[in-house]
Amino acid sequence: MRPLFHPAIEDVRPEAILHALADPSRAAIFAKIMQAGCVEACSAVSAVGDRVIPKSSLSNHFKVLREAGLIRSERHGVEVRNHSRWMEVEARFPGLLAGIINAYASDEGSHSHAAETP
Amino acid sequence: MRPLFHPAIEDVRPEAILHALADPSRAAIFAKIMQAGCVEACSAVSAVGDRVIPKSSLSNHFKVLREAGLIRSERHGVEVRNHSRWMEVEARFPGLLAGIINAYASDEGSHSHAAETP
DNA sequence: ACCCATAGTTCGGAACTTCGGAACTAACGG
DNA sequence: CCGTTAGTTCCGAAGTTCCGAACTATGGGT
Repeated sequence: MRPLFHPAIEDVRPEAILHALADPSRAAIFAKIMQAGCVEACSAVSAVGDRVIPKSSLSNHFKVLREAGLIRSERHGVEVRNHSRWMEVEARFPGLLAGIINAYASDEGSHSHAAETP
Repeated sequence: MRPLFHPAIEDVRPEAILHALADPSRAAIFAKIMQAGCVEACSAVSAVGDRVIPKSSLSNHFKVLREAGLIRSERHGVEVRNHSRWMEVEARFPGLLAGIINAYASDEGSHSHAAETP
């Protein structure tokens, strides 16, 4: 099995980050990895919101996040642990991730999933 | 001709903004509109960098930016004037656009077109 | 040592998106 | 009215994404 390629932080491109986080599922996965003490196994994210994500799609989502430079994945026995690269990315593109994560967070609050004030 | 639909600022979604700006051409167009006194005709942007953009692609890029809520387009005689909606978007998603535009700006500086320090 | 279960990856085809040339429409000037 | 300029629409080719099925890798149990 191939040894999980990660770009150097200098090679990380803004368009790759935006493309990766333009998908709400991936943005939610990334937010979860950051909040969950910066480590998360792939299988810990089997659904986003109420939507179940198939394994193959999930594998691809992690790959996109990894190759965008947003997470670092290490095989640890049978599972893969994912660390956010927040600090590196923050040093290279200050304010970018905070702006994006806050935007999704404030958007989630603004339209509830069910009816809220009928 | 259809009267150019613009979403209300409450209906603007983060994923649409990220998707719109994940394309470097569109990000450059948007940055240009903001810097150019917040008004810019479509035809003023015939190329991005050294790459010529066909009219139909350009028309589509403006449509994507418009429908993401990033710009406001008004027909003015034979041409269309585009205003950035920076302030509205900033009020809804603070720091988002600044983070993105800065990321692209700092990325442009970091990799010179020719070799620089051999 | 072997097999099984678990965790993730790869393959491949259907559905969707993007790109761009050609043809089109709309407004204005002469 | 015709020509020009500015932008839109159409449509086919090329590319991307999604997800089920088949596959590989690792570790535990017996």
